Amino acid sequence: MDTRQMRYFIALAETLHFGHAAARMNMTQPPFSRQIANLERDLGVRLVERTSRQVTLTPAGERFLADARAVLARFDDACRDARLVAEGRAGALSLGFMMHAAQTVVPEIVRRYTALQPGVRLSLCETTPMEIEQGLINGTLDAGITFSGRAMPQIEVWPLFTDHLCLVTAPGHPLTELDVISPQDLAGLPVIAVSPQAAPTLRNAIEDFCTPAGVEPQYRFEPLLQHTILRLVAADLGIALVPESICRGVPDIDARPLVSAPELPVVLKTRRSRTNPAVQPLLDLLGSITFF
Amino acid sequence: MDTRQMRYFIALAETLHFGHAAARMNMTQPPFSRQIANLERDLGVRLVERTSRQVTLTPAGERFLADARAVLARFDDACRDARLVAEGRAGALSLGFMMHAAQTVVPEIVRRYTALQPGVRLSLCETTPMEIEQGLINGTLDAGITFSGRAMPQIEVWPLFTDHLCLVTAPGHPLTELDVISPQDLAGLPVIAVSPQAAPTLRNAIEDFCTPAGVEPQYRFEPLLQHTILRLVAADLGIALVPESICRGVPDIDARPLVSAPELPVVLKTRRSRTNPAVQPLLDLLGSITFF
DNA sequence: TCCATTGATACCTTTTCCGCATTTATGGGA
DNA sequence: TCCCATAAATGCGGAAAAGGTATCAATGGA
Repeated sequence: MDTRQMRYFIALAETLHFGHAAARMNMTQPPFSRQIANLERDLGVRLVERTSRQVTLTPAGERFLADARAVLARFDDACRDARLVAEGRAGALSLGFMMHAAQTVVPEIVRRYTALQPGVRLSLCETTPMEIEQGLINGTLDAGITFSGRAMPQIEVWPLFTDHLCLVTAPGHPLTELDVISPQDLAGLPVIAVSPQAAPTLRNAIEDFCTPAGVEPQYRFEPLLQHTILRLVAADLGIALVPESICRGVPDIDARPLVSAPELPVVLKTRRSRTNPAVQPLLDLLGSITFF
Repeated sequence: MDTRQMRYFIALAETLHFGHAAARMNMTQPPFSRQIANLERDLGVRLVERTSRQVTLTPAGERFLADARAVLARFDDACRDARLVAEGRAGALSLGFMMHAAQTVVPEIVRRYTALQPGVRLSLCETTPMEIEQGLINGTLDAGITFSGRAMPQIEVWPLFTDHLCLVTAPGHPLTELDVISPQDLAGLPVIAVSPQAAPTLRNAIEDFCTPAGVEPQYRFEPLLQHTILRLVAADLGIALVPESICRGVPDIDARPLVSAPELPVVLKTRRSRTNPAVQPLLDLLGSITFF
C-alpha cells in the first residue's frame, strides 16, 4: 500500500470510471481495477461502490480522497524541499560569531544573506572563538565569525576586516594623560582580559604586545565576554586591552590607541568539506561587502 | 519513488548503518542500498554521505527525514481515518429535518448521537418535508425527520412519535368560544397553511379533516414555515391547522383541539441502501428514546 | 602491513505488476 | 422479452521491479 495506489484512487474518484482513470494513469483497465481492489483489501475498507454501470464513492472513499490528496501534496513538498535544500535555496544555516562581532560585521552579513536566500532559516549563535572552532569541527555550526587564530587543516578561512588592539580605562585614569600607549606604560597595572580558554587568539595578541617589551601583564579577572570587561573597566577595577571595534559608543570608558597596535584579523571560517549548500551563497556575498 | 523508500530512508537515518537499517526492514543490505540509491537518483539529491566507515545525513537528508516522517504520519492517518469512517466512528452524517422538529425530537437525538459518536461531524439541515425526501434520494442527506407521507420503495421509515393536528387562532377569536373544533366550524374562514409543494402530508391531513364533512378550506397564504403561519395567525390574518407540537409556549396565539384530530406520524427516514456507516448508530439509539 | 568492517557491485531468483483475451453483470432499446 | 452495448472483474502469460547470495573495494584500527 503506497502512494501509487493513492494516485490511482484519486484518478478513479475524479473520473468515477475505471477505464478512463486507467487511461489517465497510462495503463489498461484490468490491472488498474486490481490495484484499486488491492488498496481496498489492504485498507480493509470499501472505497467505491461499483455496478457495471456506475461507480460511486463510499463515505470512507470520500474521506480517503481528501486525505490522499493531502498526503500526496505533502509527499511532493518533501521531494521539492529536499531539492531546494540541496541547492542551498532552503534549509538552515547556523552561523556562530564572537559576541562583539554583532557590533560590526554580523548585521550587514545577516541582512544581505536573508535578502539573497529568503528560504534559508539563519540561526545565529553568539559564543566564544573557542566554541566556534569546536562547533565548526563537530558540525554544529556551518560558519563562524571569529579571530583568525592558527591554521587548521579542515577549516577554511575567509578574511573580513582587520581589527586593532586598543587600551581601555576608566575615564580619568592616569593613563589617559598619554596620547598613545606603549607596553611599558602597562607595567604593574591590573589587566582584565578574556580567558585564554575562550579566546586564545585575542589573549595571544595581548601577550605579543607586552612580552617583547619585557612587561608581564597582571591578569585580574578573566570573564568570557568583552562587554563584561568593559563594564569592569568602567568600574575602575582594572585596565583592559580589547579590539577597538567594541569600544565605539560605549559609555563610561576611555579608549586609547597602542604604539604599533597588534592587528586582530576578523575572519569567517567554514569547514573545508562543506556539506551544507546554504553556505556557498554566504561566501559569495562576502566579496561584495566592504566593511570599513 | 514511494513511501516504502521513505521508510527505508528513515530506518537508515535512525541507524546510520546500511546493514542494521536493512535488518530492521527485514531484508539484506544489498537491495537496501540499492533502494536508497534509487531514492537519491529519483530525487536528484544526495541524502547521505557514506564512506565505508560511517554514514552521515546531508542537510537535504536532515530535511527529508523530517518531511518523510510527516508524510508517513499523514499517510497512516489517512488509512486509519478511512477505517474509522467505514466503521461509522468518524466522518459526517447529514441530518435533515422539518423546521418545527427542532422543538421536539431533534435536540435529544443530536445530544445522544454526538455523545455516542463524538468522531462524527453531524451536519443539521432544517428544511421542508419535500426537500428532505429529495435529499435522501439524491444522497445529500443521510437521514431525515419528517412526516411519514406515502411509502417509497427506496426509503426506509422509522417511527418516532405521533403528532396531532390542532387549530390555532388569534386570542379572542370567535372560535375560542368552543372547547373542541369540528370541521363545520371552519366553513368559510380563511385558512393559512403550508404550501402543498413543501409539505404534502400535512396539507393532506388538513384536507382529510375538512372534506369528509363537506367543508372546503379557504386557503389564504401559503408560507413555507410553520412559524410564519403562527405569526400570521397571531396578527389575526386567518386561522390555521398545524401540528400541536409547534404551539407549545408560543405567545399571542390560541391552540384548540379538533374533533377526532388527524394523526401526524413523525418519522425518521433513511435510504434503504445506506452507504454511510454513521447512520446505523443513529438508528440504534432511536429505540432507547421515548419522546412523549 | 594486515585484518575487520562496511558499503557497493554482479548475478540470479522471486515477487509484483501490467497487458491481452475473455467473462460477467447491468441498463437501454427494438 | 430479448438482444446488445457498456463497463467492471477474472485468467493467464510476459516484463519489470525487488530481494537474496556471493563477492569486491575502500577505509580505519591493531
